[in-house]
Amino acid sequence: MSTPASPLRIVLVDDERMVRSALRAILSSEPDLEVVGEAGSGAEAVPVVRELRPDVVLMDVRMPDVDGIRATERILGTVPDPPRVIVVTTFENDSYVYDALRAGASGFLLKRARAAELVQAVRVVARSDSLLFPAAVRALAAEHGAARGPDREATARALRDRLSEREAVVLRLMTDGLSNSEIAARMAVGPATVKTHVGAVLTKLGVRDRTQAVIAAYESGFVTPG
Amino acid sequence: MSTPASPLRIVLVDDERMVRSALRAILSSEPDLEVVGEAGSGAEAVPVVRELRPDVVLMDVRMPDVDGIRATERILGTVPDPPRVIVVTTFENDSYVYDALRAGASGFLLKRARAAELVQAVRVVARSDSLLFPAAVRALAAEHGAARGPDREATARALRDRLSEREAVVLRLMTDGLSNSEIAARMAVGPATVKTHVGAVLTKLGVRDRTQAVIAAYESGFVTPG
DNA sequence: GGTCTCCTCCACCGGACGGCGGAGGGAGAT
DNA sequence: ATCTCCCTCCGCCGTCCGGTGGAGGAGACC
Repeated sequence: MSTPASPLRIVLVDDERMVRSALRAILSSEPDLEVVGEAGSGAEAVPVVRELRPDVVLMDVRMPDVDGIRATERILGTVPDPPRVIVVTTFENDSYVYDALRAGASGFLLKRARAAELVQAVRVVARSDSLLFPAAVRALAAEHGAARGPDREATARALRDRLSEREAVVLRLMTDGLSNSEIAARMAVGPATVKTHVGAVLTKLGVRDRTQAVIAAYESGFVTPG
Repeated sequence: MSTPASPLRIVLVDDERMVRSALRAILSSEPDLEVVGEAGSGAEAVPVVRELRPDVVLMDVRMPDVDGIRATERILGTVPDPPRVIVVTTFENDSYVYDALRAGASGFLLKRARAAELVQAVRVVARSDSLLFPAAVRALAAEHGAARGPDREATARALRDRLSEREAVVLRLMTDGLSNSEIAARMAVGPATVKTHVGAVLTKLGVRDRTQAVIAAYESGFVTPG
């Protein structure tokens, strides 16, 4: 028997009508996704979500009145059985990432993301309790060197939430496919210690398991193939 | 795989006697494996193999006189009904990998591999015609487009043993960080089915767990970051 | 001194994972 | 017609993993 699968209900929150239209166009082309509502501001978003009870909310960060972060907080704090929230932003060097995570967002996307990525992100967030993505990933990328922009604030935030030295080592060994006990042997510490570090890495990256952590490491440039 | 049949006949080729001893010790502890001969150089390997007709040859790369690559070429080119050759090396990211594949090797192993891995690798290569890690990986890369390498022979072999359609789908979903149950939901099949496919993927890639499979997918170009 | 983070480790627990063997059905090849 | 491969699913079982809630020490900062 195949899954009946009622479509995923989505609400769009963005102050620009054109952006909403674009998102709607992309999402509506997928049979398993349905845009059930829109809001043009953060303030408007809360009641809309409370009424429509979507599965996923695509939330712009930058909005007049209540911004996306605060709107996310309110939704997650006040709506019973709240939806997953994916925070959408325009710029790459955006310090909102951490705020979004702290507010409880399940994911983070750039507006320039390709349609397929967007669709996939919605599905992943909705059906699983996961989502990785450019979350702390950005911190890793920044730390990993290369173009370190000015953006001091973001860097400071990144520092606060970034991995400690040992945690970074652990992540690196995870990307070699090692198990906890193997990592312990390699680092000459107890397995319990490795477990602690792994747990910290997962939390800071906002991911569920080591596999997702490795994915995040690749996606962030923390490690590169070849 | 059904019949226990006669043990797998193995020949070891390495210029260091201690290495051969170690390998022999590991392999001999398995009832279904039998080391029938050894060679201390690439030149010596060819006649030994021709005479003993093993099922699998464990071939060191780095050897005086004829190196492991050339020895592999000669064996596969001159011995009728040739054995599978697993090339063994000390270092990771060794450029020998591709040379080995081009020469027709069926697998590639690091000397630091654990005993269980070694044993499994021999069995996999001998019985299931599957290529080990870097090779299968290479098949994926080739299939995924970007097939830049010439080495047609290796590709042909790889294609023969590549992942089935559904297995490829499963691997792709694994690289999205999904759990088995999530994959099952997405593919509209039972969790047991996904487990089967995942198991097949792990075997064919010659890896231990899903994290390593994801790493292999990235390293092969089966998926690309960003 | 008090507070902070980091590193090290522990016990407990539930769930996910992976190995094992088996089974049935369908499609294509020989 | 037989064989082989693929896809689907089942149960059992041991291990690993990740979460929770600790604890103690070292160093930094205030």
